[in-house]
Amino acid sequence: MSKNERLIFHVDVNSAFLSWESVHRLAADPESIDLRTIPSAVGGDKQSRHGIVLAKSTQAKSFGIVTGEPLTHALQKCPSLVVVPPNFEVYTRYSERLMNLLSEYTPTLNQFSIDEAFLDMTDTYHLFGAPMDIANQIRDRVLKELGFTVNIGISTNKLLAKMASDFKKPNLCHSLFPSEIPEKMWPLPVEELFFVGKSAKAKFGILGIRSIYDLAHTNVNILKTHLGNKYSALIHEYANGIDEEPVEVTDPKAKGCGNSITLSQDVIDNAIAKQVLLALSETVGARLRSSNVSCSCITVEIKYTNFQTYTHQTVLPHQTNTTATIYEAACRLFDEFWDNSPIRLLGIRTTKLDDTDFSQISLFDNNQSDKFKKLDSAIDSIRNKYGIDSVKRASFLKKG
DNA sequence: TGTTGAATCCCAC
DNA sequence: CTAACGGTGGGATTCAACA
Repeated sequence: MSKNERLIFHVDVNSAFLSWESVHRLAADPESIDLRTIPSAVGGDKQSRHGIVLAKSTQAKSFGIVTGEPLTHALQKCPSLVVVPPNFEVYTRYSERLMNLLSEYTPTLNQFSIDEAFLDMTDTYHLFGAPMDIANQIRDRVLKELGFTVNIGISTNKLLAKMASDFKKPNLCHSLFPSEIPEKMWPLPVEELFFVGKSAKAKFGILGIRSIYDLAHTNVNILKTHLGNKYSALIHEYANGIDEEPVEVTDPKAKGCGNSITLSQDVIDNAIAKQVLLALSETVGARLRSSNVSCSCITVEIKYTNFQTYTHQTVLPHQTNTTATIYEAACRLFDEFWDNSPIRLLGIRTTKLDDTDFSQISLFDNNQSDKFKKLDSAIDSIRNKYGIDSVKRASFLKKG
């Protein structure tokens, strides 16, 4: 490794939710069947039929089932598919155990999602051995100590490490050093490059760009005629394996906080919609308050039955994190732009977050909202004591 | 000319 | 029936309004 090069690992849990669900169930009942050995999936709410596949077993994958597809679709492909509901609290625990294990290898660790992490091993790898040996050691330890498999990608930056962890699965470690790019990365279809989605793939197709090689060897200015300026520059660098972003140990402050829900039945009644907005306001408000932040912008989202989505937003005169204030703004926005047709999804999102300024709030809030704040505090404490779902509005319980 | 806001689009997990 | 489907969050883009 030359002196300025970094050593970056990307660790990715194979079929995370399904693996964790299996380990969890086997721990509770050693006689139960290992979901990983049958066609199975972790999926959303079976009852309302609104779920999608969140994770699938290898056997389910052999039926052509892919993550993100509707459960009904997956069941058509494989009628015997065993579908289990997700258990996020359990997954969070396994995630924490994994991160704790990984943190033994470097202090420079960043959790990218519930089941992925980047490790900057530059300053610590010499304590443990050669890069590939360390990765295999981590992989073995995770399986032996925690019971599930991971893939680990090894390279000199985050992009290449992440691409490498996506190579052959499961339970494998791969390197993708810059010298290996022509052989290991450029032949791949362009949509396998991180940050190339459906839309970019289509535009690349127009330009005759099919592989990552094609993209890497296309003039950036050509890209900029069909895609955004910043995006073109970024994706061209990615295709050439360039990524200077450091592994950040501390995450940046949250920029927004929202809550949305696909309703178990389409809503056509204004009063019902308002009750849903109240429940959403309550969730968002509680989360803002627990983070000691307030918002200055509120957005309401409506998805109609044809899946067309619209948003409407407003900037508040003063920052707030009280349920009642969020709710009132959301109602006003909703009434301003709802076209009275059946609603599939409702959402509220708060942005322009800032540390709650108590002096400002006490200056501008009147006695009435003071009562609401007390109500919020009471609800919050119950949530904390009994769990977030213990307090629900009547409409929320009645729904469905 | 440059900034802000609003609505939409795109991406990831 | 062109179609069966989540929740959350970050960021870019486009256009209008405004200074």
